[in-house]
Amino acid sequence: MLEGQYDHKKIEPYWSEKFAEIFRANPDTPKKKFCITIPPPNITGSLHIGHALNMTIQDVISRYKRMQGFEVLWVPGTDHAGIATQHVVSRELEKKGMKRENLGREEFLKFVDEWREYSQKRIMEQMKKLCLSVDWSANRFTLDEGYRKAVAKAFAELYKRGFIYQGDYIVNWCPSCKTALSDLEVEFSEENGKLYYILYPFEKGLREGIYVATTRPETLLGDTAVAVHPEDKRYKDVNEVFVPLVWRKVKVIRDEKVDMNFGTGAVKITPFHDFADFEIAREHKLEGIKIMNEDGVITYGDYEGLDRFVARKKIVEDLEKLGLLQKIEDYKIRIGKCYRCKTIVEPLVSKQWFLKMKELSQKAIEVVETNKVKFLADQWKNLYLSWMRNVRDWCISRQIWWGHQIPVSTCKECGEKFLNYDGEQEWNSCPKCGSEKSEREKDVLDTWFSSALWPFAVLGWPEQTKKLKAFYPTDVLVTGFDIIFFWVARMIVMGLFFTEEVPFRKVYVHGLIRDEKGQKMSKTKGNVLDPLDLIEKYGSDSLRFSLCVLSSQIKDIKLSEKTIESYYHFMNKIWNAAKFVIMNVENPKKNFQPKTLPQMWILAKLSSCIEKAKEYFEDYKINQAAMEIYEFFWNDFCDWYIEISKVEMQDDKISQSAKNTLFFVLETSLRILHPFCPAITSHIWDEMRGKYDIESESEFLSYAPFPDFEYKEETCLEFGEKLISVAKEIRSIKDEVGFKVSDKVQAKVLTGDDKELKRALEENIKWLEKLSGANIDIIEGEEVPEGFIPSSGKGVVVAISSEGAKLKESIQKMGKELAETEKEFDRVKKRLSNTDFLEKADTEVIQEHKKRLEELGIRIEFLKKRIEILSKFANK
RNA sequence: AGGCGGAUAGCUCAGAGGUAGAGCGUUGGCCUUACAAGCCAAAGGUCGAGGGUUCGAGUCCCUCUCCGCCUACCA
Repeated sequence: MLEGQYDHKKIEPYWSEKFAEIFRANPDTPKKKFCITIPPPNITGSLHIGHALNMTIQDVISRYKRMQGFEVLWVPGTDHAGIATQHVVSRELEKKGMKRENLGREEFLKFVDEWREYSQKRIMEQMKKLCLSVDWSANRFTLDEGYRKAVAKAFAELYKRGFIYQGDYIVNWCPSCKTALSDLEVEFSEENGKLYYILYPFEKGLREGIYVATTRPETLLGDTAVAVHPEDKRYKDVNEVFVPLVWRKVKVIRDEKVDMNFGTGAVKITPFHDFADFEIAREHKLEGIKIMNEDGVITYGDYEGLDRFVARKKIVEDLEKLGLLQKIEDYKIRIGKCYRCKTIVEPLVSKQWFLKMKELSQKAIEVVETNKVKFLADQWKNLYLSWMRNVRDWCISRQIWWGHQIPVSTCKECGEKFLNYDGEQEWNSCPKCGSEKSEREKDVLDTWFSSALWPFAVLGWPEQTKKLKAFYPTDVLVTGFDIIFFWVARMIVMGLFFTEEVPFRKVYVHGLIRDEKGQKMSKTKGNVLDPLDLIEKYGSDSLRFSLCVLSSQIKDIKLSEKTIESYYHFMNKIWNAAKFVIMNVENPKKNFQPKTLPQMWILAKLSSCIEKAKEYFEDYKINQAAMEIYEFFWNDFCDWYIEISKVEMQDDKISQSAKNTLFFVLETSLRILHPFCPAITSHIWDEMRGKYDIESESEFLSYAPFPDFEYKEETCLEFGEKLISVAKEIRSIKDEVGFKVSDKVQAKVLTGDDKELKRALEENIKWLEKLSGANIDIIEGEEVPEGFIPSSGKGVVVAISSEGAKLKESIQKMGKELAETEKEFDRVKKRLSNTDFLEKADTEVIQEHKKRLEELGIRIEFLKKRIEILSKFANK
């Protein structure tokens, strides 16, 4: 017996704990396998609403597949998030007055590990509250023991086969985090800057030369050339100029990349502090000069020791003094900032480790082109491909402490670099000279290097575990589009390289969650919706259902609390419908035959709901599946069948079959609803198992089969709808002429010469009268009896006694409808007299139009009549 | 600058060659014994603009406008 009102707080704590225990995938079962690996959340903070969406989608898919009979493994886990975590922990320590640098690597990592434990615990608690069906025994971390082996193995393989190299290269450098960043870790924004026009004279002291425009004047310290376009006539005869202030004589080179129309058409070249210049310098074999250190402090000439921005000011001043500064213009510049600490990134040449991507990416492009990895929705495929086709080498080293240390040592004796760990064995001695004295690389690997191994590493790779054999390749990856490059692409590359299989067959890409105005949620704006607050307030079932309905593979999601509240109402509806059924049904029979039209109708509706829901699930259209069941449950089951059943249960002959129907529809609905709102459905199902004899292999709804009930009765659907429309018509005309719902009126239902309709009406008269609040006479023919007002509906004609009626609406409205209907009639008629249409359109379509024309004709006659009757009535 | 996406009821969105849909909101009426977190009824739309294909276009094609996102070495 369900007690009292729906209260998620009484249900969810129990089920969230239960769900954490009962999902343990068995690789040995003969069942078909289904596997999802979670995009592991960072251990930097708590989960936000985007995580809730991401995880809910995965859970709905997992639960559906599980109920479809698959052995489902959904692997949870967390990501160590190198830079981000190091940053967060450093800040925490600073609050306590401690500095990372003073602690030293080992001590610092102890603190990080404490943080990790704390954070993982918190994330796990949050995930539990979402009622997810993950297998917690499979929980992984990108820096756990097994993962260390996997990463070392991966690095060693790539290294041995020549895909990893170390080199001096220009990278994005964060002077605050003091590490290299990959292209993807830099956020660009348009900002107000200046464009400085500086004279590079032909001779020191001379006021003649080339004007060069730059946004970063301080870099002139490292200039080793000036470039102009080969066809730029202005500079045809200029071959050398002096870099001002440092008075270095540099060549004027010709390069087609220079835009003649921008600025002065001449570009200064600073190979070691600018990406484009680095490229040009390579092609022209120019030297570079490093003028800045890793703190962003100038290390060159008179400006040594000055911060880069202080130096800029000073240099501009000095140029001005010398009259070498022509002008300064306001200019919009693209500024790159560290995605983590927002410090302005400095392009800097340094020694880094790189992964060669070109060759590795070939297969990864192929599998997506041929849909071996299929993106949902399709358009993300293009985004992926365009990035992959222009992929650049990936800088995989990071100058931080928290992460997978690069397993390479350098021999102190002979300088040989060698692998010191391949996932199985460790070495100290130099393979070349045998010396035991070597130094380990200090750098760690980019976090995404380890994340790229996720789908197979979490299943035990490089060991050929049972799990790996049973569940790999995984089935679907669910993620936001913002990490298609960061993560998805790299997983595909690594998966193909190490396992020779795609890591997943489908990539479900969902949008980002925004606030109700469409703005990005951020703590500073104060518009964040915290999933835990929402769960506290509305329950995880309501939150989950909302996220499912709103989920879209294309658009971002605008979420407001109102939406969640409305689905809380739906949970309440489920609760109350269940309460009603359990209250009224004692001994439901299985394999029963429906006895009445409404029973057959609701079963046919249920059957069609199941069919559609399944289709949507198979296409991963979760929002539509959710809407389908929502509409069935509320509009068909609650609004109609439950109401009808109240009448049916009073008739001994059909009472039992009504109860059977109520029970069956509720129990089946719970199964369809379960993937979306597992807690409330599990709770109710449990209650039902206590009271009734439910056949199920499992004690949990989560493992009960998804319904495959089929009941296709077109006639029942048709007549069911017809009778319902009769009830609606009577309600409608009652309201229109001022009767209350509870007023019992006299009504006539006109059946024309439709014998079947007449019989159906007769058989269902009791509930029709109850639900419409009328005494109904069924009469043949089409003539509205004297003293009765016809309703305005388009189906079966119904009319109610005019006694006591007060006409509320004006008949103008009907005139408007009449005019519109006549217009529509003409349109259809015209189309039907069009020979092209008759020749080219499908016969079915033509038939439909003919039928429609007939109906419109009848409608017009009816409306005219109705206006006539109502005018008479109104004039009284 | 290029690429992608969006534009449908007051709001949020679904749909997609053959009669414009839902939820929320609004208005009016109901405490009808599962549910007032509810029930009943109603109002509300030349489907962004223009052109084309078609017997027929929210739906397919082209152009444009506005909005969003992504990519790019214009210093």
